[in-house]
Amino acid sequence: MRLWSTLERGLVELPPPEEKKRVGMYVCGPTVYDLIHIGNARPFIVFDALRRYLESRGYEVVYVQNITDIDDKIINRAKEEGSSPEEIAERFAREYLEDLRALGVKLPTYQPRARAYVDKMIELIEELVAKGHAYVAGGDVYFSVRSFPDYGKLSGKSIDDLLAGARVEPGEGKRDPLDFALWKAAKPGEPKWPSPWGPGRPGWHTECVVMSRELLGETLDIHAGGNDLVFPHHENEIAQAEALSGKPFARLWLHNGMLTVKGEKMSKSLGNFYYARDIVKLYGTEAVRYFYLSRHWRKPLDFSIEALEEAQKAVERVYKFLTDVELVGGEVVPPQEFSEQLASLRIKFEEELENDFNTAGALAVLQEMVNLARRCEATGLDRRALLGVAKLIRNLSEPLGLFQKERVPTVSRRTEELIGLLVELRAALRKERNFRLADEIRAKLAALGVELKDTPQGTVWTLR
RNA sequence: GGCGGCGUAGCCAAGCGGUUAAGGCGAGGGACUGCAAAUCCCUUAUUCCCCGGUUCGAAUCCGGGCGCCGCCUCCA
Repeated sequence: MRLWSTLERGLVELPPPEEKKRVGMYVCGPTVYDLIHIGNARPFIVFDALRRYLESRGYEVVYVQNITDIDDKIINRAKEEGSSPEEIAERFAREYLEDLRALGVKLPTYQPRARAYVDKMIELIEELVAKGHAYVAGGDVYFSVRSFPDYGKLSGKSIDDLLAGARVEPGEGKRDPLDFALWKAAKPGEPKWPSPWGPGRPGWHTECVVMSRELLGETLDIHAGGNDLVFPHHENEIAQAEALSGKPFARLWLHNGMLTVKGEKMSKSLGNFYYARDIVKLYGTEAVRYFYLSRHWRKPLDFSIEALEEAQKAVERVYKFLTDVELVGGEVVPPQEFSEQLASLRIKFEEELENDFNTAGALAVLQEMVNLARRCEATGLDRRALLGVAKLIRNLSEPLGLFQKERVPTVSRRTEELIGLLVELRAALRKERNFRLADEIRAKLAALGVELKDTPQGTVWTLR
């Protein structure tokens, strides 16, 4: 499998599972100061799908996603609400897990929280100081970017360019304006931990380094997140991790494109956001997932009501096919020509995902499978011969978190008989050409969520 | 200003040197139907923002424009 890595600015081959079975994957998680918005959800869904695809290919993925529970925004929110930072973090961490469930995301192998790793962070900072990559200024500790010659390699920036851009204010005690805080001395009323430099708290860029090292080792196979994290966050992580280990921090750097609204990045500060849970409630988990996966993960994706509705219809189309086919019992072996066409689509599907995880292309192939089946059915192929297509579609889309719902109507035996009775009654009315009453029955059943379809084989009904 | 990305039909969107330029939504016409619904068939990009170049061959590579976006400050 080939994936586009930010560091190489090109496709990088992932060693096949036969060669390297275990994959350590780290995806930047949320800061728990508020509910996540639908833009935050993009990497969670995309990289969840990637993880599950890798697992389906035979990899053993250790998937780590941090929860940032030490942060200015949490402190501010606590002040606003007259609550404590711990309470805010705890509450929104819980809400976050709720949202992951709603988004159909498989739970990460580990979800480390920064608070649990402060000791380890202090150790790491001490090491950086000892090696001359960091220095103490007052109660703060800064990383010295000049001490790390590769600084800027991920984002393609040079220290001098960054300085030339010069909106960088030299901070108090910083030797170089670009140096970043590893440890911040506590201000009154802020959460604090004891340290060799006095009470304070760790800077944001350190937690991912420490937690990923603890759980996945010095070199990650995959490090992923939104492309707004490339600089400075991931750049600063590389500086810390590689200054210490001398080894590459991650083999592959994956950065998803932003979710936009009318072309502008969705963000809390612009106010152009929707909470993820509200959108899921409105359109359903699978429409949301389909929406994300129908656009290549690195490209920007524009959010709109129309786009969600479209995704919903596309999902519905596949489900309609699945239920149509699965309602008929008994599998029949399809003609060879059909099987061959299906097999070539299957290969195409796999090629799409192998090639930079092109889920958009892969979903199109799924739709093509539906088209192929429908077309053959219309030209006389036994519907029972299509059961294999339904199975294949369900199978292939499992890693994507799509098309796994069983849509077998769950009604009681008695309800089934009652509906059957009405259908019979209506058939009799139609025979007498009493269409007014027949249509009324159909309309009233539809209002109750029972849809009737008159096919050449008779009337069938489905529940909505 | 520096770095990165994007511009393909009415809309969304694949495409990574040779394909009839995927797929979805929408629209129009037809088949089926008592009418619907569903489904199927046909039509909807001779052309990929513009201009040059490389090549037997370019949406795809190179150069130059134009337009949009992201990062350079917390941000998925």
